[in-house]
Order: sequence, then C-alpha cells, then structure tokens
Amino acid sequence: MLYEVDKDCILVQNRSEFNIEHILECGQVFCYGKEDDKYLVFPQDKYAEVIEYKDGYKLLTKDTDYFIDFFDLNTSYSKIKEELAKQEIMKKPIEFGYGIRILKQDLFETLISFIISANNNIKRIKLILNNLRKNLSKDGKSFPTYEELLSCNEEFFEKMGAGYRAGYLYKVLRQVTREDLSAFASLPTKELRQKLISLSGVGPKVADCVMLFGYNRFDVFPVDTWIQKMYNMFFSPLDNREKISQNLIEQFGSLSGYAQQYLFYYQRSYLGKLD
DNA sequence: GGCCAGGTATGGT
DNA sequence: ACCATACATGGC
Repeated sequence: MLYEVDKDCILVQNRSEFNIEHILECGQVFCYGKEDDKYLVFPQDKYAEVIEYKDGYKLLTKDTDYFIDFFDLNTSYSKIKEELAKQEIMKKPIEFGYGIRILKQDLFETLISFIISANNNIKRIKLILNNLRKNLSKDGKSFPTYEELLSCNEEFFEKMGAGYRAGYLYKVLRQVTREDLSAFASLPTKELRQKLISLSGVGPKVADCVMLFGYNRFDVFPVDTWIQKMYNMFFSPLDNREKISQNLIEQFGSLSGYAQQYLFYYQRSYLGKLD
C-alpha cells in the first residue's frame, strides 16, 4: 500500500487499505488504547500515536521502521480482499471490516497475551497485560522482558489478575525462551502447531492465534466461540472445533488467516458487544 | 445469580 | 481418539 515517511511520522492516506479502528479492534492485538480521538499503540517497548488526517492517518512515532513492519505496510490488501470476496460468506464481513490488516507482532508478547486470552474477555485481557507492564517493566509502560517475567512466581501472576492461567504462565516461561520461539519460525505449519500445543496453556486455538498474529502463517484458522457460532449458522453444526477449523481451511486455503479475521470481527461486532 | 468471555488441562472411557 | 469437568475473575 501507499505511504510516506517524514521525520517521526508515517502518513497513510487510504482507509480501504488501513483503518486503525478495524485494525486494532478486530481482536488480533491487545497493546493499544484510545484517548479522545486518537489511538495509542504500544507493542514491546515501542510507541505510536495514530491521529486522523485528511482521508487517512498520521502515525506519530520515533520508531517509523518498526511500525512500517508492525503494520505490514508493504503488503497490499486489494487482491486479497478481491479473492476472498468471491465467496459469498465473505462479502459483508469484508465490506464491514474493509481496512483490516493482519499485524506482525512480537512472538513472545503474542504467546503470553493469547495464553491469558483463554476463556477470558478482551477488556480483562487488556487489564491483566497492563498490570504486567505496570508492575514488571522498568518504565512501567513497556511489555515485560522474558527475564522480568521469568523472575515472577505463580502468586504474582494471580495478583495481576491472571486467575487460573497464572500456573500456565509460570510453566511456559520455563519451557521456551525468546530464542526458542524465533527458531520455531523455520518449522512447517503442522510441526510448528504441534510444538506450540506442547506448551503449557497453549491449545489449538491459542497456537493458531500465535501462528497467525506472530508467525504470520495464513494457512491456519483459529476457532473460538464467535467463529464457532458463525460456522454453525452457515454450515451443518459441529461442536468439534478442530473439525470446524479443518473444514474452513479446506474452504479458504492459504487465505484462511485473513478470512478468519474478517469473519471474527464481523461476527463479534454484530452478535456480540464491542466494549 | 447464572451465564459468558478469542479454552486448556486433566482424568475418565 | 473422544467426552466431561474444573478452572479465577469480572461484567452484564
């Protein structure tokens, strides 16, 4: 897509390719907030403010290169959407979430975030993650480092509000390092999935989310409660989420990850309540 | 007060 | 390989 870089500013002028509300609120990411009419984005130790400007946005940040990659600005979505829209079920979701982009998020932050997301709601997921930032990182704003998280006991994670996921966090930090996660990137999707599922607190759904939002594998289809509801409205109902995921991957192939995100956002916005 | 939230672990057949 | 259940917490 088209964008310009000035000093400490990225200029994006096409909302059909970039809509900050759709990108951040579509459920793929938790490190953001809204203040008046601007969005704040704070992955890892980075920071950007996104404000409306003309037909698009100004992204104000000292880390322009980081956010060009984070927002995957060099990928064009017009062909992806065109291809997906050939399937009737995708037409309205694409129209609705027109400016969605799949982010390229940090593996470690994504893993921790989606372990916390299990059987939880987005508001509380963000609260727990913000508690971790506030209490563990040096500046109280950055996502904690691996070492900072490794130094915590289970009780601490409970105090942060993690509930019964506290034990998962404590364990998973002793199962993989940042370096391990990076090394996994060379594995084919099937083996990567098995590797992730072997980790504490990681089942099929969390593994699929980490693969999509961290490893940017698009031949996966995370199935949560919303996708399951959607599936059972349009197809012959199944209660086996693995089977649902397989069927949807069969239908959408290498564009599964994109399809999932449009469908999830549409489903959650219409049937559910956005906080 | 029961149900639900971007489910997973565990123990039973 | 499939199923049932427990699991913290907070909003509605």
